Amino acid sequence: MPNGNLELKKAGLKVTLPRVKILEILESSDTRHLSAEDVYKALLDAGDDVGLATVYRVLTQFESAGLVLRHNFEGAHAVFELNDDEHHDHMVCTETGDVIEFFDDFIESRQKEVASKHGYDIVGHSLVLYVKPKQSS
Amino acid sequence: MPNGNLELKKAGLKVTLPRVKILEILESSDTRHLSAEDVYKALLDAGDDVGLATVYRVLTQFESAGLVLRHNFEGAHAVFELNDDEHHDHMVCTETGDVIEFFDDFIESRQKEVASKHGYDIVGHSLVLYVKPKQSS
DNA sequence: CTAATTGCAAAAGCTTTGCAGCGCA
DNA sequence: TGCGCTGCAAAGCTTTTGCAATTAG
Repeated sequence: MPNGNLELKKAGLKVTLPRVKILEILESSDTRHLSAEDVYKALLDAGDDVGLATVYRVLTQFESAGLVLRHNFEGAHAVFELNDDEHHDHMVCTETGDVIEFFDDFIESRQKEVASKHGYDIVGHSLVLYVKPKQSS
Repeated sequence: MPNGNLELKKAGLKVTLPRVKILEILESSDTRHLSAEDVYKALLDAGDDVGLATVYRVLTQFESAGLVLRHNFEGAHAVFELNDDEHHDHMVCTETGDVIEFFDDFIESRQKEVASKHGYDIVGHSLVLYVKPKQSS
């Protein structure tokens, strides 16, 4: 019995075929950040007949359950990634679309300080650096 | 002749009524961050008959011209703010919806370092802290 | 006068929802 | 068996676009 099923049960979700398949795709994809459409296409490619609406529903449920994280990089559609419980931020290459993850303790703590200075506690944050390959010229 | 007109001309945009009105609304609003819909309603309230499509077009042109900045706070619609050429990031209160602007030199330079470490130059960045009032309890 | 701009309505994307039928526990 | 889940199609939202009429310079 695959380990993903445990997480589903723990989240109070029935272990159904669509949910298991979607979890598998998120786990096995070599691209870590996938849109609902990406997942949907991957399902079709794998010969699994799951509706796009279900993909959205399942991803949203996964998000509520803390299994995945949803990001809204610049405007367009949302992307989802498996939540490995290790917080990180993102760098998006504006030329290739590549997504690089990074974590910086200094920035993290500084954020807390800034919020605190204004009388707030941080509930969450979103930091995305839009970058381009360094010009060696 | 209002000063905003200069900026329009400088941007190569004809000084039309919709554009002037929209600029005025952005300048005079006590809420600094407005959605297209907000601007549209403000126009109607002011008795100006401008189409929503025009609001979007104008705001997009303003963005291209560097007159305004567009932000995509959590999911929903985009919000626009006048570009005062002083970069800052945002804190959004999850309870009141308040938007607080802040700037932190250390975070800024640290971002550059992180990008550089990965072989990139920063083109832009988006940092939003989602916060809630500090519990004094 | 001429090209830019606007308004309206329609279209486009992404995402959500209603509902009848299907499937897990 | 029963309630949750799924698929399909339709609806919802924000934003964009086509086009004829209007307007700034």
